[in-house]
Formats: sequence, structure tokens, C-alpha cells
Amino acid sequence: MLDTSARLLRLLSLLQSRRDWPSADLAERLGVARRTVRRDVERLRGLGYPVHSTPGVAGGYRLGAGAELPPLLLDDEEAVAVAVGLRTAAGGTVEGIEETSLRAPAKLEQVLPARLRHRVNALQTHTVRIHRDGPTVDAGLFTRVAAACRDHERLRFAYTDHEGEVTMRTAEPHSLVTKGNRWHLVGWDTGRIAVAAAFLDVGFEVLEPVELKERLHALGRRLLSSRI
DNA sequence: AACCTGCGGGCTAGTTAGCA
DNA sequence: TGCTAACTAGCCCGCAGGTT
Repeated sequence: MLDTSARLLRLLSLLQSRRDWPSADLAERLGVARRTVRRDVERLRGLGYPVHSTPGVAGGYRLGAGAELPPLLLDDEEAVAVAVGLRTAAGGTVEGIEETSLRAPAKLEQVLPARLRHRVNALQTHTVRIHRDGPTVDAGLFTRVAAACRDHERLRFAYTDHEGEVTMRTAEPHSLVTKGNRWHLVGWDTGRIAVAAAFLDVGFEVLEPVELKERLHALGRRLLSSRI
């Protein structure tokens, strides 16, 4: 059986891996009684982790978002995936995050076990990313448009068609899609009453919040499942 | 031997959702 | 609306192992 400290770390890892956890599931995973799970949850709360509980049917425990990022507990594969992903982002098409994309994996690699650091270094040393000249997306704009998708805000932006003609469009955004090293915004074009995909490397301006329509979700899913 | 700590069981209260 | 089931929370108790 795990000692208390190891069990607390395991519990924290479980809470980070899934949104909702009934105590019975946690008890089974940890190999302890539900009463012990309750004590461990109290300990985590005492350490400052915001563990929320929901009573009633379908209730359970959930790790909330605190004021600061809690220590993430990654398994081996997750740690490697994050390290490689951050390295890739450093040479990506989003402007303004290159430096932080190098700083973050450096921190991660410092705490990686030797066996994992070896794997990550091998991937970095023996993979080459061909630098591609092309449009990049400002990190601020990127996160702002993503937030508009999340918050159901309407966007106005300039769209350049194949013949180079620039028109102003208004759309209800659905999601950001990357294809061929270029970012696209997929959404419902309110002017043309149609689903549209537009390159993100052009000017955007947020207009006003709107309710995202169900048809947008359905059409967006359909579009995402096919080619842009 | 006494004390402390951690664990687990049992009971009860309160909350929530589903159903007749 | 009332009942039931499923869930967390609080409290109490006993047991086991380690420490003083």
C-alpha cells in the first residue's frame, strides 16, 4: 500500500486527469477505503488545493482552478509529449511565444528523470524542422480569437479571396484549425449565411457577444470532419 | 505502558436527481 | 409532491503500528 505522501500525490494526479471523481472510484484506484479518500481530500485542501465536492446523485470530487497553476503531475508519456510539443511551438506559426516556448521546456527538462531526458534530447537532436517562410499569427490575436470561439463573440475581419480581393466579413466563430502550417478560423458567415473558413493571418476586430447557434456547432463539426 | 498517528467502519444529516 | 437512491460531510469509535 502507498504511504500517505505517495497516496496524496497519486490522488492529485487522478484529480488532474479527469474532471469528476466519485469517492468510490478514487478509493478503488488508491486501494483504500472511502473514508481515507475523504481524509486525503481534506489534506489536499489544507495544502491549498481547491478540491470541490458535489453532493447528491452523480456527485463527487473535482479539482478546481486555483489562483496559481498547481504542480502538474505528468506520467512519462505525457511529459515527453509536452516537451516535444513546446519545442515544436517555438518554431511554429504563432508569433510572440517563441521565447516562452523555449523557456518552458527548459524548466521541464530540468526535472525530467534521466531516462526521459534522454528520449526528449534524442528527439530534439535528430529531428529537423524546415523553416518555412509564410504568414504567422500574433499570439495575442490567436488567444483573443480562441476566446471569442469560447465566449461566443461575433468577429469582423478582412478576407482575401483567390483573386486578391479584400472584403470585410462578420462571422460567429466556431474553432481554430491548423492545416498546412497555416491557421484558419472556421465559423458561420452571417453575411453570406454559410459556413466559412478564413485564414487567421489577416486583421480581426471583435464586435459584440452573440449566442452561438446550434446549427453552427453542427455545421462546424461537419466541416471539421471534411477537408477545408 | 502511555501516547500519537493513520486507517477503516458505522451512523446520521444534508443535497441532488430521477421517478411514480 | 413525496419517495427513493446515490452521493458528500461530520462525528464517534476501535484497531494497529510506531514512538517516547
